[in-house]
Amino acid sequence: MLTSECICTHLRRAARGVSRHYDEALEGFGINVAQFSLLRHLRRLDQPSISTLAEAMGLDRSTLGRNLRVLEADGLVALAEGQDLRNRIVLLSEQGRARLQAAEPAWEQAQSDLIQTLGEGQRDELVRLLEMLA
Amino acid sequence: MLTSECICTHLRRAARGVSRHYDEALEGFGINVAQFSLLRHLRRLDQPSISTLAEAMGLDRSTLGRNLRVLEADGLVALAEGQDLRNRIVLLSEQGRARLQAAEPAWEQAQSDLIQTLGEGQRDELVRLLEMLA
DNA sequence: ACATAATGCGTGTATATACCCGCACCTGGG
DNA sequence: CCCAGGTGCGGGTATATACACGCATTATGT
Repeated sequence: MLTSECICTHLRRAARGVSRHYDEALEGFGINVAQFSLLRHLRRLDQPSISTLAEAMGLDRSTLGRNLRVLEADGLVALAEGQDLRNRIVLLSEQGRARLQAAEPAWEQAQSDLIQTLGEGQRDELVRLLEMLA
Repeated sequence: MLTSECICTHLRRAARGVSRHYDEALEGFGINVAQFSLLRHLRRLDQPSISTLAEAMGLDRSTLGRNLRVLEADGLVALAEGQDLRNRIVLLSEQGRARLQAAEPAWEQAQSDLIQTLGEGQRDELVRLLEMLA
């Protein structure tokens, strides 16, 4: 019976383990998978505000703000003022873009490992199910 | 194409969101879903050492040690010395057992919400896929 | 028995994450 | 014009998480 198993516990555990796998692959590039993900979101979005980016990533605003500081200190992102004096705009720096590109093959390898474990069909199925929960 | 989507990012995001859902349900019981999970593991296992429990939960040993301190300060778990002077044994206190029992209906509700979203078939499928990754 | 290896843990350090609170700043209604 | 409410953000605090390192203890090989 799966009834007594906590779905959340399974999710958290898998997230930890898979994150370790990706982090290992990204070792030597100076970013972990959370930062990799942030940079990818940033490359895809057009100069989002902190709140917009946080919303896009499903992160709390204050969490994203703190995560950004680490990348800012490393020169990978920059924060500029928006037209509104309240909000700030997040920018992917050239270094950030370069770092992301450099790390992408390693990410691809980690992703391939996982797909090899799951098979493409189950990979698609997993992503579909995860999207239902987001 | 799903090829360009990061499985790990999806996993982490879903874990965050679902954790928030469970945490919300557990509000008022003084434990979050990570702690709930720890207490459940502890109830299931027989006086594990820190390493054994960490292994069972797929957590780093040092992480579990720190998580235990929070619960210990709240009187929900206790740490005793094992026969080996190196290792320590983790015990679920009576308060811990009671707290767990008290929180279980709320957990059940959160779990039910999720199953209603997924359906039982997809719930089983999700858990099966997550176990492949652990 | 002794030296070496393995085991179990704690600490230091760093990042990730969330919630609450408060401070600016904008926006509408009057 | 001004004031109430909404918006965007940072800081405080707490927990979760991992890795590297070191210390004490136990096990092992000769």
